[in-house]
Amino acid sequence: MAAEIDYDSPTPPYRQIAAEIIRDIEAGVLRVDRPIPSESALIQRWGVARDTARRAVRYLREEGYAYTVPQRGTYVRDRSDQTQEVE
Amino acid sequence: MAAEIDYDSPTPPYRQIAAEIIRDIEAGVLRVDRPIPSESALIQRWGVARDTARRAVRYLREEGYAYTVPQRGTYVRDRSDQTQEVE
DNA sequence: TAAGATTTGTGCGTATGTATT
DNA sequence: TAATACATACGCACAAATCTT
Repeated sequence: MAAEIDYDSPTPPYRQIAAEIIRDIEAGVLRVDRPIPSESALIQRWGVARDTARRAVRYLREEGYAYTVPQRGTYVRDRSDQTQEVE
Repeated sequence: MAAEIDYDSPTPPYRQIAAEIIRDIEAGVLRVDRPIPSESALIQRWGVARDTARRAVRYLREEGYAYTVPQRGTYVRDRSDQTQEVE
C-alpha cells in the first residue's frame, strides 16, 4: 500500500497504477458500481501527470474493469458474468 | 493596463494573469483580506478558459499571495510577516 | 420561505507542444 | 516512428455553499 511508481520498471507507470486499482477491485476494496479514484485523486496519490492517470483509467475500461459515465466519473464494472471478453 | 495575453511568450497565460494580479497587490490596488477577481471575472477580463483562470489563482495561493475560502472567494493574503517562505 | 445569482469544487472530454526512450 | 510522460489550455456539466432578492 502506498507504493510508489517504479520508473525503472519495464511496466509503464499507467500500468502500475491500473494494477493497484485492479487489486483493490479484486480484493473488494472497490465495489461494483462504486467510483474508482478520480483522475485528480490518482494524480495526487501517485504524483503523475493527468495524462498518465487518464491512461490508467482508459486501460481499466479496455480491460473491462470499469466503465465511465461522461462528466460523472468512472465506476467498477460488474464482471461476474463475462469474465472473458469475446471481442 | 488592460494588457492582452501574449500567446507567443514563453510565459504561459496563467502566469501572465497571475503576474498582473501580483502587480495589483503590490501596488495596493488589491488590499489584504479583500477579494481578488473571481474566476468568472478573470475569464472575461482575459478571454481565457476557466482552467487557465484557476491555474492563475492556484499559483497565487502557492506563492503565498492569496487564500481561498470555498464557495466564497479568494482573498489577498497578508505577507507583511513572512515574505519569504522557509519551505 | 423560496428563488436566483455568484463562486468555488469536482469530474470528464479534447487538443497541442515538448521531451524522452 | 511510435509510445510514453508531462505541462498547458479550452470546453462542458453538475454539485455545494453563500449571498441577495
